Amino acid sequence: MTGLPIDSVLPQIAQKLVENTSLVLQAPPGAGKTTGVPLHLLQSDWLGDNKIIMLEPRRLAARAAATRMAELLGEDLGETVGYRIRLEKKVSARTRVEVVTEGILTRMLQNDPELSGVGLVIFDEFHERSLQADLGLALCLEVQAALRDDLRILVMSATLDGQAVSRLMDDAPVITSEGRSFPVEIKYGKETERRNIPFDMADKIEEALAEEGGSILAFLPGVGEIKRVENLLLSKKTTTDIEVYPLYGDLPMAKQRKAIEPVGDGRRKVVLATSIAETSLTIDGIRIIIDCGFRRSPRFDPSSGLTRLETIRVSRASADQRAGRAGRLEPGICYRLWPESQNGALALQDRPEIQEADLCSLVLELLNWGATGPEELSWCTVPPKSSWKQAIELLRSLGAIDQSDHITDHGKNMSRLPVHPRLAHMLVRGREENAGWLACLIAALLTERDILQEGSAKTQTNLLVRIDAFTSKSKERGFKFDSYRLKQVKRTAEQYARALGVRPDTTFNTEHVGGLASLAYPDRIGKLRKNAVGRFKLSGGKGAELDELDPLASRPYLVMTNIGGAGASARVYQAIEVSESQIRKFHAESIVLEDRVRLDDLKGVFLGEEVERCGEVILKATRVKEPDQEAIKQEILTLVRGRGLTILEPDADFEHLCHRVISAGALAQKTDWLDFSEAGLISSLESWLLPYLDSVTTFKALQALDFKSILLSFLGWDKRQFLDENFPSRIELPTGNTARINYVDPKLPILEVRLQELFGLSVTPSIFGGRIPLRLHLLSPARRPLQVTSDLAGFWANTYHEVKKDMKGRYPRHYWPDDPLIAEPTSKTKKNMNKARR
DNA sequence: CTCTCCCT
Repeated sequence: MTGLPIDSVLPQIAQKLVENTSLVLQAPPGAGKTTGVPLHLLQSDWLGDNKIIMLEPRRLAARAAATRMAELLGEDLGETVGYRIRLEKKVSARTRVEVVTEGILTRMLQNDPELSGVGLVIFDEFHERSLQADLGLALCLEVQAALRDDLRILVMSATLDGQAVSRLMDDAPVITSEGRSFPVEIKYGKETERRNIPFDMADKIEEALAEEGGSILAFLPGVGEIKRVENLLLSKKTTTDIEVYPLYGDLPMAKQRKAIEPVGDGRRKVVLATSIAETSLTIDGIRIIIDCGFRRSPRFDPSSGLTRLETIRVSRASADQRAGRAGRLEPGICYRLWPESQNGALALQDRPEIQEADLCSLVLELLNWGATGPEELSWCTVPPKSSWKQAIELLRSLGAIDQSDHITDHGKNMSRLPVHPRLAHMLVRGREENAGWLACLIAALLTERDILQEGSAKTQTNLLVRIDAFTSKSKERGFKFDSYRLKQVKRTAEQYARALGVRPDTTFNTEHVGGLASLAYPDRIGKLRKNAVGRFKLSGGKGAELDELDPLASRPYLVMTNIGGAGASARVYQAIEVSESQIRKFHAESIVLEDRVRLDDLKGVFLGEEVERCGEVILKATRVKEPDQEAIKQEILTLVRGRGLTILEPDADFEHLCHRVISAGALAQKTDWLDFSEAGLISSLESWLLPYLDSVTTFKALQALDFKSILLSFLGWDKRQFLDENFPSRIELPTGNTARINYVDPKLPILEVRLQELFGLSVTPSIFGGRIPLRLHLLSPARRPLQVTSDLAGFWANTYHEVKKDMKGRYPRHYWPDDPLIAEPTSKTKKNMNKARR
């Protein structure tokens, strides 16, 4: 272990930790910190008989770090150095350095908040800012402050954000180390306009193959782009003697392995990868990196409770990490598809996961820990309020917390299981229903990667097909499963079964799958909409859609086990049929019976119904003869709130009045005014609309109401008086005609008028006692726009003479006087003007 | 037009 950059700072690290219980180490890749630091600190006096725990963000990294350290000591794994990751551990009573994945630490803390026997916790790769690492650090700081003032915490980070972490840890000292890697030459794209990622990437790969020797690793955002680049490369003549390998997480294991292995007989390799190759995998023999500059990233939307994927720009840190992959063994080269001038537009760091992710598990962990809110702990980044609130609501609906947000016994049972709280709820309830093993299988299938192989059925959304892989039925159907993943799912299910205390079972009843899944997703029970194949209304209130040709698309009830997408209607990626009786059985306490009124869209009549519903899903509706008028009135308000004022089909007068009132409020700067914007009127529906609904029983009658008059009386006499005097609806023109003032722009009332009608008028027409001049849109006799001005006198003096020349040619029968100020205003032709005089 | 990790 000689000659690593970290060696020169190791004594300093050890010495600082004698007096300080917290320390930050900044060391770039190649410094040797992951193996050097724990082994060196093992000799510290303060450690005594206690252990060192080191956190790694990935299982692969944990196993590798432990293996290297054991090698350096000349020992086997599990002696002085061991590791613990999910489903696998190599530790013994002698073990002094335990490398664990981040989630394991949370588990350790929940079991023993004092972390007995642990002297030092090291957070490796903290710059990645995973949710688990942020949570782990917050909890460790709490332990240090409240229970264990001798516990030492060392945060190791590759990038220069150490100061922020240091402040969080009571201004802990920061030690910086050099790194070591081979130089990587960066080549930027040209400033010229680019087309799209796949085209640009294929061109750049061709260019790099011609310019440079060695194999290429190209970073693309996702599977779609990878497939397109692959096709483009195959169609190019210059790229025939290379091997192209896609590489992404959903690729079957065998194919992933092929992409990572070296190619034989000196052929060149082009690997098209997602960000999986940024940290998780190392590919043999790469000299050239090509970075498209984008990645796909999950983003949790607390309002829908869904996570959707976004294609976003990479951060500077991530681009540097990608480039660094070219300089692992020899000097390398990195082509970036963006011009250097755009570097400033990239964020320095990626947003920490805690800001982007579903916080349900984290919140349950903290409530179980005894915290009642996020403010009770010290965070690197405070969890967003909206995600916290959504998590609390979901946990309440799963019965994990009570009405006062305290964890229940059920919640405690849930938090012991190593799964998302949704699935934990399903497991615990499944066990109560004697379907524990089936619940474990479902949870494992929903947690691990899809076992169904691509191509065996183009888009197979049915969860039951996956369940059948574990029964004798699988052979009959001809679906192909990835055997590695199948094994993985089985191991995971067995882990859950151990944690739950149930036995694997071969005789489970697959009819219960839908019901069990509905426990995990009580907000995603979907009911098929009437006359709409593939479109479902979800119990949580949103909509969801399946391909019309999907066999599930016409089933009456589904549980959506995987949905994504934004907006009102989500895309269903995986679902399972559920029967009405299963919904009734598993959701008895949330099914309500109520009287309500519904608008029959076809007949336009309000009908009374007695309704049995589970969330927003109607299980049963029975007609009631005489609907209650109060209920009709409330239903009308609900309709308008949901669909907006447009369902009232308001006429132009109504809209004009609204604009006029808004404009008057803005221009006269009234403080005691009424809000006539759509949002404002919707929030005051009770005041202005409700009093007129006493005899409305049909939709037609509703639309026939005179909304303009209704709004005028809502406005009241004083305000209406002020409005008419200062912001009139129409204005009189010199001809004696009147013209409507356009108030659409609240700050700028407009008068559209034919130029000739203003002859003789020297002052710009105005409102509000002359304080607001109207913006004039002057029109030709055929009402074509000629000129826009707020200064009529200036127009007559200057522009008019040019306009006149043009107009005389085009409208010879009209009157175009040389001096418009003394001319007679008119809306007519010359002939008709004379007629009128006689 | 589905990223990628992770949980006694």
